[in-house]
Amino acid sequence: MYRTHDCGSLRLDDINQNVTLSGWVQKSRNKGFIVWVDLRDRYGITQLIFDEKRSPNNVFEIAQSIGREFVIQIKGLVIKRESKNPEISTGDIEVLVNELNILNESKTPPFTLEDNTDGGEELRMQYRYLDLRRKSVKEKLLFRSKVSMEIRKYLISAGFIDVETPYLIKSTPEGARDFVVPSRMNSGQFYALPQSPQTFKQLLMIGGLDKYFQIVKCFRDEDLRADRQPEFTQIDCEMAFVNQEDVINQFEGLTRHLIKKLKGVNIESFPRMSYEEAMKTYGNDKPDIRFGMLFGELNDLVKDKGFTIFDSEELIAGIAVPDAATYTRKEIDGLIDWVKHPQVGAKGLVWVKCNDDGSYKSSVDKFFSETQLATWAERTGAKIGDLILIISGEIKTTRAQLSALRMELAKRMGLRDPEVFAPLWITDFPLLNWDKANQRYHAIHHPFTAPKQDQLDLLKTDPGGVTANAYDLVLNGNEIGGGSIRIHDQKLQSQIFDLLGFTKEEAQAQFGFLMNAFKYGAPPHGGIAFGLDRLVSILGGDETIRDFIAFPKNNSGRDVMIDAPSKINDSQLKELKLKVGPQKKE
RNA sequence: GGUCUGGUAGUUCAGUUGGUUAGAAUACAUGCCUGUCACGCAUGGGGUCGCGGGUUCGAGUCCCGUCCAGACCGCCA
Repeated sequence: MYRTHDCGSLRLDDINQNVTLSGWVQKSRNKGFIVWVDLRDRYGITQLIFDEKRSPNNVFEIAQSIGREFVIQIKGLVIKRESKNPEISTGDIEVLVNELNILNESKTPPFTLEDNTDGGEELRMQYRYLDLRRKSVKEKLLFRSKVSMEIRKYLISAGFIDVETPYLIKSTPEGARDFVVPSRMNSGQFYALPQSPQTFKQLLMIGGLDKYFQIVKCFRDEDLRADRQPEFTQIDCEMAFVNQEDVINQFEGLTRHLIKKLKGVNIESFPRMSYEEAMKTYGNDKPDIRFGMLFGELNDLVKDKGFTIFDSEELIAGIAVPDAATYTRKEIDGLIDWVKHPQVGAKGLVWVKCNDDGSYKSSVDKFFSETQLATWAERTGAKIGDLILIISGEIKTTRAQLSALRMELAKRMGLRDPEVFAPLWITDFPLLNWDKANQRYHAIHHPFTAPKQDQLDLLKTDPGGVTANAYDLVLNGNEIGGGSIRIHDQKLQSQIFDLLGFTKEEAQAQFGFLMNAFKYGAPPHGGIAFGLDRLVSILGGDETIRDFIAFPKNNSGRDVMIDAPSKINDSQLKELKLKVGPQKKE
């Protein structure tokens, strides 16, 4: 038997017991007459004591030589510590060792396996199996396991059934780039890995399964971000005979349950906001509503007052930065430089200080009176002591820039408290947007999303103005879920494909199986998909998802531990009847 | 495809205006230490300054190119 107890379980009650423990050597402290060893496993740390007088001679000698991360097994007596350590759960006791068995030696790890490791990101990923031994990383995976168990429990008890859908499917040109897999038995042909099980879950509804869920890997061959991996996990759900309200209620329930169960925070009901309102007041379709600084649009207040920059722009909008009127010239210049840097790309910032004495001081005093500035303060909700920052330009870019500034300021001012949870639903997304570059419409959500029932006529006259039965769940400025009511009528689906620029033949070739299924009594249905990695990381107080994934990929989509992707050999290529073209030189 | 930041000891970093033998902390090794728990003290080993080229009497430092990493923009129906 390797152990009678784990390394986190022994207490004062266990004193005088003979125990067997196994684990890794976290650290040894050699005091000459005594060697202490911190023995670690998943459950905790127990201090071992090797004593010159009380331990057998050979055991004491070997104890001097064991290094970090050796795997050892010991037998010994649980004794009370002379000086206790209140920091750890086993801090009242230690185990006086009388048998020591080195199960495996270890090279010195390339970084320290402490809570605050000295290891950098890349090194930790290269030796991820060592990194996982660290408490902070291990706890993130334990947390993920808990979240995923709560989700299963909740959905199963709500009547959902877990169905697996295939990973080797068909490539489609819509949406993200597909990862493709060559088929050996069908040479020259390729499977694609699913970007989501979208069409399959719709087919499950047509199959009469009524309520489906799956915690499932999805794949998108697009560039990565701190919150984006090429393979990621979705909580994929679909329900038959539901409208938008039914889906929202069901999954608001799930989200509320998770926040309550895992964070102990009770959220009564989630606010809702239309896409249009979100864009107007936050410049963004995933607003972080934990803090204010809502946009005030100033067009009617600033036009035709002789300030030509404002006169010529499409949108003039500002935010009130709380208690920032005291910013120095240098600090404001710093903000101006920040909005001008290429990733934000604003041309500049107009600022107004709302001074303590009720006066206003601005960068455009030459053009506007204090009375006029006061109306700006009212519009942006600025109070005495606030600083109004204004950006102008084209509507879309101005909103994006002001939103970036708002988020940056919130970050600098510590307003993005990870222990506060502010979910909200964004509804009434447009169905389509016009893609100038390709001169065609694009589905904003996906091509299976149903337009609002009362807008079917508008599809013919003004497709760009049609609102969709689509909704996103936003948590703390992150899109954690999105879904829609789907089209279940073959004629409507074919009309949408037509609008998206598919020929009849293309639509048939790519989605014929779905349109055909619609002809056999497809029920009304809809659903939602959550990004599990994001959900877990936000609940865990972090916006970087990598540490919540056991083996993540780096910025360039590489697994630096196993060194993937990599070349395949010539015989593999030959079997697949593939030729690889010229590569960039190495 | 692009922007920005970084690459110096096993590791995390400092390195001023271009100027002597490139430093610190930590890790590691050795010794000492009668209760440690970030143990302490002493000693020691450890460097292709990412790579290639250029400027210069002289380059870790300046310039050009390139590779790698991270954040972001585009992209992510």
